[in-house]
Amino acid sequence: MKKQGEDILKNSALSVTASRKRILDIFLAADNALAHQDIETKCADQYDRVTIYRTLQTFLEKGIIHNIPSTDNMVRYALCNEACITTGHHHDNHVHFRCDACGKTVCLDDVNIPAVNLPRGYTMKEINMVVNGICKSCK
Amino acid sequence: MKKQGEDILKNSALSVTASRKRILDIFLAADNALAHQDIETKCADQYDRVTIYRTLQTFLEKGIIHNIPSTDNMVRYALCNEACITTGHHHDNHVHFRCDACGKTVCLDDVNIPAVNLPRGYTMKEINMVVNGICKSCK
DNA sequence: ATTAAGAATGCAACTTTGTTGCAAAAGTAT
DNA sequence: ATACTTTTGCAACAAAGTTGCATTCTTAAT
Ligand SMILES: [Mn+2]
Ligand SMILES: [Mn+2]
Ligand SMILES: [Zn+2]
Ligand SMILES: [Zn+2]
Repeated sequence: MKKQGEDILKNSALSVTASRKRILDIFLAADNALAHQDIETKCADQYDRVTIYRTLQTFLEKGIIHNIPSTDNMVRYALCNEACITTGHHHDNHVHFRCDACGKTVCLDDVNIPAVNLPRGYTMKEINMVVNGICKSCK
Repeated sequence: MKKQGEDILKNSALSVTASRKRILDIFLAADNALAHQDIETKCADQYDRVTIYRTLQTFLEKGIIHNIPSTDNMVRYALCNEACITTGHHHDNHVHFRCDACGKTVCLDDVNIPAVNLPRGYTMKEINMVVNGICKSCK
C-alpha cells in the first residue's frame, strides 16, 4: 500500500503536500505522542518551523490528530482513530499516560474515561484525563 | 488576622518576602486558577518576571499551589488545600473545569476524580482530569 | 540592636517558542 | 497547459522562559 498518509489527507479534503505527508508519516511511525519540538527535530532541516505549526493546526481542525494537555508547556499530539477522521470532529475519550521514567506519553485507547458528576449548573463538552506513573516498558 | 499568607510561608519553612506575600495574596483573592501571565499582569510593575517564575516554582515544590494541565500552553496554578501544605506533597485529586465562555479554570474541590483501571504493567502515581464546557456563572 | 551567613531578588543577556504578512512555489481542477 | 487556489518559506517580530551574577533582604545568633 504505502499510501496511508495520502489517503488520510484526501479523506480530509486536504491537498497532498510533501510536508503534510512527511509529518503524517512521523506520526504513523511514532509509538508515543509528539510535541511540536519532536517533529521539528525530525524535519526542521526539510521544512520550515512555521509550516509545522500550521500543519499541526490543520490536522487538529480536521480531526487527524488530537492534543494532550500537560503541565510542562509541551502540548503533545497523537493520531486520532478512524471515527475522528471520518466525522471530522473529535471522539478521543480515552485516557492518556505519561511515564515519569521514559518521558513518553501514550494513548491508552482501550481505557475509557470514567463518567464524572459535575455540580449543578456545569455543562460538560470535553473531558481529558492524564495519568502519570511508570509505563509497562519501564517498570 | 490578615496574616494568612505569612502563615503559609512560615509553615512551609520559606522566608517571608514581599513578593511571596504579594503572590500568595493574589492567589488567596482569586476565584479561579491563574497562569504565570495573570500574575505578571497584576504585579510586574512591582516584581521582576524572573522572581515570579521562581516563586511559582517554589510554591509548587512546597505544596502551596498545584498546576493544572492545558492544551493552550498556559499552565495554570491554584492554591492547594491544607493537606498539601502540611504534608509538603500533593493530594489534589479533584476535577478541574475550564469554561469555554468566560475562560476561567476552577478547582471543583468537591468532585473527586473517579477510579480508572490501567492496563497490566502500568503504575499510577498522579492523575489529572480537566473538563471543558460551560460553567455555572455563564450558563 | 548588630552582625554574619545564607537566601531571594533584579538585571542583563540570551535561548526558545509562537505569530503574522507577504511573495514565491506547489497543488488542483478544467 | 492554464488559471485559480492553497500552501510554503522567509523575514521580522513578539512573547515566554532560562541562567549567571552582583546586590539586597531575611533570619538567626550574638
Ligand atoms: Mn490519545
Ligand atoms: Mn485544583
Ligand atoms: Zn516509560
Ligand atoms: Zn464561565
